[in-house]
This record gives sequence, C-alpha cells and structure tokens, in this order.
Amino acid sequence: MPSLSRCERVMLDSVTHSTFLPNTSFCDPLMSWTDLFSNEEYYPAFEHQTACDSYWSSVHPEYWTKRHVWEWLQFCCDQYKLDTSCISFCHFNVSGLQLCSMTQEEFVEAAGLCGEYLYFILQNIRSQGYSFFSDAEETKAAIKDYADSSCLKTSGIKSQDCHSHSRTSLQSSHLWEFVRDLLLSPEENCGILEWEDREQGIFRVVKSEALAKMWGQRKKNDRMTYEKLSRALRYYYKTGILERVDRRLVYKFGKNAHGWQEDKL
DNA sequence: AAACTGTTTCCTGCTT
DNA sequence: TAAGCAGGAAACAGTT
Repeated sequence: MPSLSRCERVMLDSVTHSTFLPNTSFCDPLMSWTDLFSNEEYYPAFEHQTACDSYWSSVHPEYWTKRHVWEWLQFCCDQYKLDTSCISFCHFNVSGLQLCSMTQEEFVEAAGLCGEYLYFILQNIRSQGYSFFSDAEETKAAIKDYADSSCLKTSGIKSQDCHSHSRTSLQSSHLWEFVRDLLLSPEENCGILEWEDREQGIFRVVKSEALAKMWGQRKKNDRMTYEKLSRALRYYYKTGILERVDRRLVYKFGKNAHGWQEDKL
C-alpha cells in the first residue's frame, strides 16, 4: 500500500474491503475506490493534502474540488450503505461544477440505482444547503421516503439492483423478502410459490417442503421445516407484512410489505 | 454491554 | 391420521 494519510486510510477502510491492486494507467469503469485512491498517477494531488484541510460539507457543491466530490461520495456510500461495487468511480473523478451539471441519466449510467440515490442527495444539498444534513434522522427519513417512492431498498442497495435494475435479486435477508423475490423470479421459483391474485398480493405455497428447504439453504440451516417457516410467517401478521387468508398454504401481502406490486416494479 | 429485532425451536390445542 | 394453522414461550444470532 502506498503511504496514505490517516484520513485517507479511514476513508478507504470505511468504503471498501477490495483487494489492493497495483497502479493502472487506464480508467476502468468498474475501478474500485481503493484502486483509484491507490493510484498516484490517476489521483496525484491527493498525496499532498492533509487530513483536515478539505471538508466537502463546508463548501457549496458547485465549488467542490475533485477531492470534495470524493469525500461526498464516500460519505454517501457509508451513510446510506451503498454498494461500492456498482459505482463506476472514474465517472465521479470530476469537479463540483462538473458534478452539478451531470444529469440524472448520467448518474444512473455511472452508478445504476445508487446513481439515482446520489443524484437525489446532491439535488437536496444544492437546494437546501447543509440543513439537509443538519438532522441525521430527518435526512434518513428523506432518503427513506425517496427510496419508498422509487421502490428501492432502504436497507442498502445491492449490486444486483444497481447492475440489472432488478428487484428480484434473491439476496434479501428477511423471510418475507425472500418469499416476495421468489414470487417475482420465475427462474428460481420452480413452481414452489404461485400467485392466486396478483393484484391483491395473494399467493399460495405449492411446495411447502421445497420452500422450507430453500429457505434453510439461504440461512444455512438444514433443520428448517415448513412448520417452523410458517411460524415465522405468522409473526408477520402482527406487523402488517402479511395478512391472514383463511385457507391452507395461502398468504397475502399486507400494507407494510412493499415491492411486490406489479405496477411498481 | 444491553436492548432490540427477526427469526428458530418447541409446544399444545384446534381444523381440514 | 396427516398436514397445516394459531399463537405462547423461550432461545438464539445479528445489529444497534
């Protein structure tokens, strides 16, 4: 690793765990944060800056230096748990003025769904100034609202979503999301689940043992059974993720489940 | 370190 | 009789 300041090391550690790669002279569209920061040829000025002489949050975006842009990007990745592997960092090797002139489409091209987030955040900073960040809870709520309205995951954007713009990554950690994604993913479903009423979110478990087995594989638990899985599903009635349907093996998404509606995909 | 969340496991009783 | 449902209770693992 080339000699980095403490600040730089903190930034690198917090953003990515990518393996350090030697310098490259071209701009790889999927070049990682680490790759770029470790490349002096690509980012020559960085070595001479100290830890505290550059705070993006104290300058208006249009006056950001490249360094400020990187700090902002790092902040967003950390704060909103964006998947750095889906961000083409070389697209963000620009000044604040250039960043502000980028269209939403250009953000999406540079970072998929993460780009939509980044664009949203930047526009808020530009319009609200730093009051957007003055209250962490308010900011998180604003981001959540945006995520909900654009049908994105609030728990962090996964790389599959960024690259394919798909909601059916099957990487969800929650049982109900796993079930939802299985319903939305015919190639993975194999007839295990099927819609009874697509509009109302009513679905049926066709192969209960297979569903339990698949969930068990996901959780690395070979003792999973449908009986235990269904107990977990029944807990969702309390939270409005699922609603009762008085038929065997039939469930319905509740008002607090999102991402299953056809017209919002 | 403790509190919290989302299960997992086990259970009894009931229904289909 | 088997399979599934309802929901209490406690344990557990990961996160905050």
